[in-house]
Amino acid sequence: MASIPASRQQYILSRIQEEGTVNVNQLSEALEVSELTIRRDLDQLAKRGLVERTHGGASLRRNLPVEPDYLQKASEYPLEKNVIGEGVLDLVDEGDTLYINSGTTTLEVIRALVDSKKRLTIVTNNIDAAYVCKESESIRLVLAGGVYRARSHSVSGSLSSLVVEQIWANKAIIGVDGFSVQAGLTTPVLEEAETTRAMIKHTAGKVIVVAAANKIGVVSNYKTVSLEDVDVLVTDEKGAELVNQMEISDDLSIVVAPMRRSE
Amino acid sequence: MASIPASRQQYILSRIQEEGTVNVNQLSEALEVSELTIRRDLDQLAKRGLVERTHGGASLRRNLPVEPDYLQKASEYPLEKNVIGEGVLDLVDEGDTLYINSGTTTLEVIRALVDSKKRLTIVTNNIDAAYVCKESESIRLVLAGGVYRARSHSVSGSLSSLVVEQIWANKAIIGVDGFSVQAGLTTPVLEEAETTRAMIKHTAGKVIVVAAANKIGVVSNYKTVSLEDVDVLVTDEKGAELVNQMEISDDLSIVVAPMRRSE
DNA sequence: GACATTTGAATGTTTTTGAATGTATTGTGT
DNA sequence: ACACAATACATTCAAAAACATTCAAATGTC
Repeated sequence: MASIPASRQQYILSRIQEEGTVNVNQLSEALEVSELTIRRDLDQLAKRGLVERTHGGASLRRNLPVEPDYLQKASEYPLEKNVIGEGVLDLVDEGDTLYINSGTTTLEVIRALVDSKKRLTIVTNNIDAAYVCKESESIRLVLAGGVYRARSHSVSGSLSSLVVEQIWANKAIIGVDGFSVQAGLTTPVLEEAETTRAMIKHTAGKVIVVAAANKIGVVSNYKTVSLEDVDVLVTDEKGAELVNQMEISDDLSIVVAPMRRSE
Repeated sequence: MASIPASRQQYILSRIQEEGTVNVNQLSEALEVSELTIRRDLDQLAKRGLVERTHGGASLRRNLPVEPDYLQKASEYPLEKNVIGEGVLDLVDEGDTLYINSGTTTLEVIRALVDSKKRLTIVTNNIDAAYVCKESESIRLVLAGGVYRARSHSVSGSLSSLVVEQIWANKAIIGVDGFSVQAGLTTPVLEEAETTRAMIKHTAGKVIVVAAANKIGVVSNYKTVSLEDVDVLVTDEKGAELVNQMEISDDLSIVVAPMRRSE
């Protein structure tokens, strides 16, 4: 088996995606390196926020001690995000002014909205939105200002809130890192939470949360709002199963984006 | 096996596409060249952004969720603008807070500032700045908010001014489309003029205009400020000749960015 | 032939790796 | 509950591998 750190770690990540957990000595045998080397690989992956380290191995992240790498997150669960993006389309009407916060899932939502050709105003702190909307005739894009965070490709903080306070939207589409009954909506960055909160506060109509299954039941560091402030959750089929096991209010309606059979 | 750089690199790319990662000594054997040559190939591919270099080999570049279009035309570099960017370096000190408006010339300035590793705060309405500053540890980037204009990759208008009014910079670096004695600084977009004017108004120290020869003596549609409000003009050698023929105040100092011999 | 480009050898440096040691953590039996 | 073994871990250290850099030879180009 190939034996440079990059390919080993790639293999480990794929194993974890498949099986949920991995243990050190299996990997050590499979990759034909010492257990110590595997441990070091796992530690590095854990440091980047890609896996959760456990005694004897590693598993999929369930809590988020550090902000995961943006590029990595962007490549995770592309199908689910895409599906969720399309699932949001039915909830958005011609002429809407939408708050959309930052994150790779909401970027997919923006992409779907651009493709839908609906005439919309989008207000967001996601800088990548500028490139997604680049050639769109139908979208009027307003970017929030503020301090730029390269980790999340977004702006946030008090300056962003200042811009947000000038604008009232009639819907908000919110991506999260954690969605749980006890903790509500959570993200790993304080400033992002603040900006998202300001967006929700200045939304007259429905607050729509988009979250794939890997976010459901997860708790990150900073609370944005509680679930009471959320009107709709758009998720995938697995996510819906998880949500059904939770005790949530009847006021929160669940929209399941149907997983298309891929060829 | 084929042994000119181009075909080797093509082979390497195809291997990476297939396997996700490659390592140096496998390639060295397969292509029957020294490992050093392979490393050089990988470094070149990495420089073009086609692969991600790792210790021992290279891996598939995790693609950005969006591709800024100036990244795609990575090969061509406008030399004059680059020179002006470097010419500005001497005017900027460690710890400065800089207003920088939008435009391709000022983007080059930002690029030079990033490379200089000076510790700076940059406040700009140029969205591409986010990608230029991406991995910089030394730059703190503040983006103005507002309505996004795809044509100029920038935000402008009253929301931008609102952000600008919160911040006082000690220097402003201003790119223009027209620089003339009669008309002052002019740009083709009304909102850009307004934002630039707000930046200059909130600058405590020197206002530095950057303009290559093709902007000197030109008048565009909307006036930003008159030349009295400008402290320094950074231009190239041809630009300096043109300026010398104009009747300008002694208060305006001219800095000529020396045309370097390229390596 | 003069010139630039490409290549590989030689050097010293950094990163990675695995063995060795002792310390935590987990699991098992009583 | 406790002791005890087994396993996983942290830390240190030395060898190995990969690296950066410089330089000269080989190659291709005009």
